[in-house]
Amino acid sequence: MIELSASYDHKSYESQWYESALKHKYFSSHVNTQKVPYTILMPPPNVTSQLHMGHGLGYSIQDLLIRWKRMLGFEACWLPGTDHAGIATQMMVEKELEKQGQTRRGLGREAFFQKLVEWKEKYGGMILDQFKTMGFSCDWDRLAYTMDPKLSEAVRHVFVELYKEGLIYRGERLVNWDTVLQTAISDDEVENKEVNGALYYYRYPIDGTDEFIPIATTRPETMLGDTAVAVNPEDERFKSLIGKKVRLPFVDRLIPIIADDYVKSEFGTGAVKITPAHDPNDFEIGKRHQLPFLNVMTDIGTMADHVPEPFRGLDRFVARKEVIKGLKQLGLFDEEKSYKTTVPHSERSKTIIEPRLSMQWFVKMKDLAAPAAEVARNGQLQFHPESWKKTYLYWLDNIQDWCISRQLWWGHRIPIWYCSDCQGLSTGIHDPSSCEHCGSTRLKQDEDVLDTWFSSWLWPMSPFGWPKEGDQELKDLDYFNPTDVLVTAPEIIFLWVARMVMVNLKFLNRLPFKHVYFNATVCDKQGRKFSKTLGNGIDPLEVVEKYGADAVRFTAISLAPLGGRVRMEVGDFENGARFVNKIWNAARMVFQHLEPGQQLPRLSELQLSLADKWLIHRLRETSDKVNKNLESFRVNDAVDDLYHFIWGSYCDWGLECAKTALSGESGPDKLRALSVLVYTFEGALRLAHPLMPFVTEELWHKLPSHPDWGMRPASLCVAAYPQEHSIPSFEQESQDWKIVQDIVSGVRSVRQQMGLAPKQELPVIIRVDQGISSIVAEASEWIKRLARASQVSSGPEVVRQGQSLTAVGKGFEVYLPVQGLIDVDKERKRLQTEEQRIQKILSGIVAKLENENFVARAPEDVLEQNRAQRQNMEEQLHSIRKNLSALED
RNA sequence: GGGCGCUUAGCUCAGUUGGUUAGAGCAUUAGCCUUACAAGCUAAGGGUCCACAGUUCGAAUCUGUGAGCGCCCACCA
Repeated sequence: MIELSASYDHKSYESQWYESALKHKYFSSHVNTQKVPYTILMPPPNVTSQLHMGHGLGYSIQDLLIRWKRMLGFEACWLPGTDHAGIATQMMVEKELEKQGQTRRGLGREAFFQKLVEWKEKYGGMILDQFKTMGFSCDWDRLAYTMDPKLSEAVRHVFVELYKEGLIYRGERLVNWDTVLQTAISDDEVENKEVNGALYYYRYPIDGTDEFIPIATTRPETMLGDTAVAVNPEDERFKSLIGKKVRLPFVDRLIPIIADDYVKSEFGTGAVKITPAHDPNDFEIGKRHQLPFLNVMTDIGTMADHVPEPFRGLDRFVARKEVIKGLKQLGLFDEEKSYKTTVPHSERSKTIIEPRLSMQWFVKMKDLAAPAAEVARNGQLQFHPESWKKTYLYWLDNIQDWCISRQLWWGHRIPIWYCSDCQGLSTGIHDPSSCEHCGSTRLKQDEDVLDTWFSSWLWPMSPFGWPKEGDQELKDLDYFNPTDVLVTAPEIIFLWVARMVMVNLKFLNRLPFKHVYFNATVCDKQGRKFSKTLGNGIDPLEVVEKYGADAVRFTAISLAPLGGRVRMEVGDFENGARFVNKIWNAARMVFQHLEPGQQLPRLSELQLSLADKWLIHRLRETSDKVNKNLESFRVNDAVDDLYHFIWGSYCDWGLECAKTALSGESGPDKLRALSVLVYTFEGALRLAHPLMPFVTEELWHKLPSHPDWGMRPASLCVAAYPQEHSIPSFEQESQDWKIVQDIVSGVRSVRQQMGLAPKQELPVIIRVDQGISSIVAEASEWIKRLARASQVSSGPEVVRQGQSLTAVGKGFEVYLPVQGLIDVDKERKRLQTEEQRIQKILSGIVAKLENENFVARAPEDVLEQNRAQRQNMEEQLHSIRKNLSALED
């Protein structure tokens, strides 16, 4: 026998097999024109992040796909890497500094940058090691990092090209200012949240009169920067006031009353204070009316120095209260109404965004977006689930320019130099030594860095060597890009996915990937997203430690439908562990009867039994389903198919049926059973390997090779994946076997319902239709074993004996003669219930078939189905009635 | 305000072009240590498929309306 421990201990095998795969370079990918490439880009996690369940799920799916394609003979490339994650990483290090009583400004730019590099060196590799414990088969030789020299060069290249084309420009715009991080952020990094705020009503005195104009606002503190009051031109209440001036309290400034269609008369008081430097709408109005732009706030969200006392230097929220207090003192304040409103918050620092006028760099998006929309419209780029296409298109069709400058120190510095002499701007792939306009050497580089996404959007290109130098051929790029599928979270469809499409189309004139798969959001049982602040997450490393990587991968994927969200809790992973254990024990069962390296006969040399053929056919069906489901990204369905084959078919029926043959002496029968079991088990291992690489690899090496699987490679991860056409088909036998299963289940059910002890063996008498008589006869040994019969007799002519329990199915009737053992009343009741159930179904069918419309309009196959069904039910009903009357004898 | 999606067993969800008696896993109940596995085996119970209306011979599935929930987008002070 082949030795196997009593239970699977993941710790003994996982790291060992992973190391072995790395040593043999099974995960490496090369340009190979003999093979078709299959490429997946790993969404690069933040370099300092820790593995969480979102990664656990998303990357397990990617590994499932990449391992599957690798086994199918594709040149599989899964490109791993990390993202420097400008804001996130800088925040972490700043927090760390804070603990030591330091600040980044105190440290200075260079020293701070150095700290970040050190931090990255120290913690940057952690998540990659965590990937290894999950068993992810990335091509580590291609490991990339967004701040690698080569990738940084690509960033530079793209910036310069787009700048020269006029697609990157600098401008003073109202941007989303994060007062905590003290940087601008893009629209896509802002989340709008509904808050319970207030709408404040007060008045401004109109100059030269004793009249007032009433105002309503949510942000009174910005009144210090008001440069107009606007009303609707059609508003009769205010028509006469247009053109007059109001005297702004506290600052004693005169500002005009203007008319603009934007103002809705019915909202608030119908008059709006206009603060062009602090509100997006006011900004637009300011531009339309050439109003002054007056910024009243500092970088950190306090009132600017030019603001009068007592407001100068106050935090913006304190200033709000003080302004209200001041207005009250002046008798200008009317009332405060509670008001629900949406307020922009920074995704990173969670602080309220201050719209703020400042000089920033932007990418013009319209021209880039149009082709990216087109490829989705014409179906070249496909989304799974497809509904995301609309979202994607909506964003592209309404795209705003992208603010790419960040007032941070961590990231790619903007490659723009300002000339101190002619004020001209210089740029270049290499740092310029002199001004490209006047030749002056007095150049100063822009202080800002680029948005992190400005490097991640190059992910499909730069890690494969783009841009090329000179005449160099970019073989890798042309071979692996376009990649096949991007598996990522829907949250970053705009931030990342759409932008990759744009830039890849722009510079390579082709798609970065053909399919985008959005994986489910991981939530707790209450449906709340896993988050650090809630602390409701499940640490994948903890569950891997406890249950093993295979179990975690299995569980995560089997729970996750396409898109949507998946609710999980720690206990769910026990299902995975149980499944892994089941496979292990199935192997033990088979291994008991095998010798290491044992030779087995080919299937074609054997007289296969009905059960053998059924099991082989089930493997064939399962292979087909799994491949199809994976092809259409229905990964959880593929996992489900696998689970049901292994557990429900292989173990529950295949192994149980084989026990008779296996328990006997060595001989042709036993050898036949073993050959079939080994063949199908190997099929199962191959099918399951992309999902559960470790347990399958371990068992596969122990399992004697089967001739029908051909020559074995050195590892299961490069063995051929089972496909429908490579497995023998036994369609008819498979159908036949289902009758045997029905008989067995029928007997078991009757026995249990009647409370017969499992140990009590009974004779089983089966009356079968002529057509299936030989099948049942062949199956009598299995029926005997599985239904715990003392003896089985079957045939079209057998007759009921005495008082029997009966089970009735399609084409058969089973009697269990249990004279004296049965409770006649109970059996009568059971049969009557059954009679009613069948009668009800039958009436339904009969009603249908008597409906002229149905008969006239239903297609022939449906009619045929119903007629057969009716006959079947009538026969069953007849049998039951016969048995009922016999009971009374 | 706009868009997308969801509502099926106690729970989490399948149900792919309308067509046998609507399924699975978990949970529950009952009986079993039957020689791989009690992390197991066998069986049972449990659903007016959110509501209403419509199309159809036939609707969980298609259409409309409504209710509840979720997500995304959006400049109403």
